[in-house]
Amino acid sequence: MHKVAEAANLCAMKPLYHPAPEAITVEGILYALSDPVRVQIYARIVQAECPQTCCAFLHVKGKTLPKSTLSQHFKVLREAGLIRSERKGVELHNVSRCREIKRRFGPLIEVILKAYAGGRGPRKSAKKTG
Amino acid sequence: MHKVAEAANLCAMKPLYHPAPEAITVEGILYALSDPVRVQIYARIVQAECPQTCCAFLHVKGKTLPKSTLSQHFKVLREAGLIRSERKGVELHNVSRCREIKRRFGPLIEVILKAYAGGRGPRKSAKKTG
DNA sequence: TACATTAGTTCAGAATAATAGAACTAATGC
DNA sequence: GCATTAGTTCTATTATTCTGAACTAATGTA
Repeated sequence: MHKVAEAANLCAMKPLYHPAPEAITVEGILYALSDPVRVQIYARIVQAECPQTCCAFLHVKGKTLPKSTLSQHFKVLREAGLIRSERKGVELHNVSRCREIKRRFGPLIEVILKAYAGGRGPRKSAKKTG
Repeated sequence: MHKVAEAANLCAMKPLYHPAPEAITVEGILYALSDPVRVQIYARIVQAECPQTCCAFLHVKGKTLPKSTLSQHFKVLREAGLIRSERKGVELHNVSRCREIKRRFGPLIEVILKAYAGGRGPRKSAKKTG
C-alpha cells in the first residue's frame, strides 16, 4: 500500500496484541523477565525517557542478535503486558507499561529490576546505590 | 545396594545440589517461579511450618502429577536456590531458603508471592498491609 | 535374610518451545 | 519505480520439558 491505503487509512499490517491490564499475569511477567536478554531490553525501555525501537537492541550485552530473535523477544514482552508497542513509520516505538502493572501488582517490577541490578550483594556492601 | 554397599559405606545416592547464596540468580528464581505448578509448591513450602515432602504435592490444583515430573519441579526449585532438600529416610524434606534470598535480594520473594496471591486486584483497594 | 512397600530418581522417547537464516511486508527516500 | 530500513513470518534446527518405565534406597514385616 502506498497512496490508496493511506488515504483510506487502511493500515493493513496485523495489529499488535496487547493484553488488557486485567489479563496480565504474574506468571507471564516472571517468564518474560527470566530471560537475560529480555530483562536487559525491558530495563532499558523502563529507564528510557522516550520510546525505544527494536533495532536499538540488535547489540545487547556484547552480542549481536538476529532480527527474528529480537522480534520474538519483543513479542514476549508485549504479550506479557510489559511493554506497549506502536508502529511509527517503519519502526516500532516501545514504551513500558509499568504504571499499569504497578496499579495491579504493586512494586513487583521495581523489586525485580532492583534485584537484577545487583540485589544487595552477598555481603560486603550494597553494591551500587546511585 | 543392601549389604555390600552398606558395609563399604558407599552411599551411592547422588548428593543433592544446592547453590551457595552468592550463586543464586534472579533469573533462576524468576524462571522457577514462572511455572504455575512450581509456584504453588513453593508457596506451600514457604507457608508451611514444617518440612514438606515431595509426594505431598502429587495433587496440585486439582490435577495429578506424575512423580517424575514432580521430581523435576523440585530439582528446578532446589537448583534455583529457592528450597533446601534433605533426605530423611525414604523421603525428602523440603524447606524454603527465603531467609537467605531476602538477605541477598530483599523483598523479592514476598512481593512475587503477594502478586501471585491476587495482586491488588484490578482495582478495588490495596489488599494487604499486615 | 528375603520380600514388599514407599519415596524419589534417572533414563529415554515424544511433545513442545526457542533460535535464527531466508524470504517476506510496509513505510520511506531517491 | 527501485533501493533502503525496520520489523515479521516461515521453516528447519536445536534445546527443553514432560512423562512412563525401570531403577535405587530406606524401611517394614515375617
